[in-house]
Amino acid sequence: MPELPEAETIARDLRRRIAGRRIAGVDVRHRDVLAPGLSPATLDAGLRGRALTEVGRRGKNVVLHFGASDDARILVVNLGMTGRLVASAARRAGELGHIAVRFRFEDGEALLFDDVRRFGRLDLYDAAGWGARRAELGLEPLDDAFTAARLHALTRASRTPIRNLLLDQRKVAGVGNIYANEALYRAGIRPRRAARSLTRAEAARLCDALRAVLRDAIRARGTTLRDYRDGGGEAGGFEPLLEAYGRNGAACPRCGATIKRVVVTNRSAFYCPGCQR
DNA sequence: AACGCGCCCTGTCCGC
DNA sequence: TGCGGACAGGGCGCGT
Repeated sequence: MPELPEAETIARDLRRRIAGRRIAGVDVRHRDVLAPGLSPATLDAGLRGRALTEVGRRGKNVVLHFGASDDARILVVNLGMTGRLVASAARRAGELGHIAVRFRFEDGEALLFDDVRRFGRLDLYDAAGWGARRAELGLEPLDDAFTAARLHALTRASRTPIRNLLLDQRKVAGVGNIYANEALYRAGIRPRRAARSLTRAEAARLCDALRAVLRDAIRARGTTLRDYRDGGGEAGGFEPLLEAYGRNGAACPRCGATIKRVVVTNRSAFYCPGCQR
């Protein structure tokens, strides 16, 4: 669920709904969602009195900037598998059943972090710390710097299955299992192919397919299989548009062959044996 | 040192 | 109806 398109949708929603508000306090109900070394007291002290100045995204992370840029605190939210970030005024906020952290604003609004499985992580940085951390993440697939040549350079250097390379956040940031499989489907490449076996032309097709599927998913406000919700607590609309992920046994929309599910390094992969090589 | 594996945790579904 | 096992979108630490 929460991959690049979902994080992007949430960031846009929160920018519109709660940007500009000032934090009155932070209540931590499940401290295991805080990064190691981040205490509830440190989180509260770092954000209290600061205003939410900007909401962005890096990879799958929603990035909330608080306070003036020369002395900012940066809250970085990785949603894990089941994390949600929902404004409390949202119509469906009452449906949240596993709120782990509540960020209260001075005007009575709040931002809720809800996470059934608690695989999500919240971390707090200053500008320098976040600069170092964000540099460890790989290329942004929707940036101009993500080109066929750059992707081909990455694939040539790796023996791992191409599906796994796409999941490596240090190489390409923001792609998870759903969109990795969808991009490979669109590009006509099997998930188990060794990354280094991709031709220049295949890398170019994969580059285009990845950008296209991520853009399409953002337009549809993300994929909800079960848990994902946007910043207003609503489900995304891309699930019916998935062509390969989760569709084993169904007919390939392109060639009519039967979509297969295989396990690649302990995680499901889906492909069409008829039109993926 | 790139890569695969096991684990973190809860909920749901499926087969018996 | 109950129960055990498999499985789920992610990421980290570890061993090789």
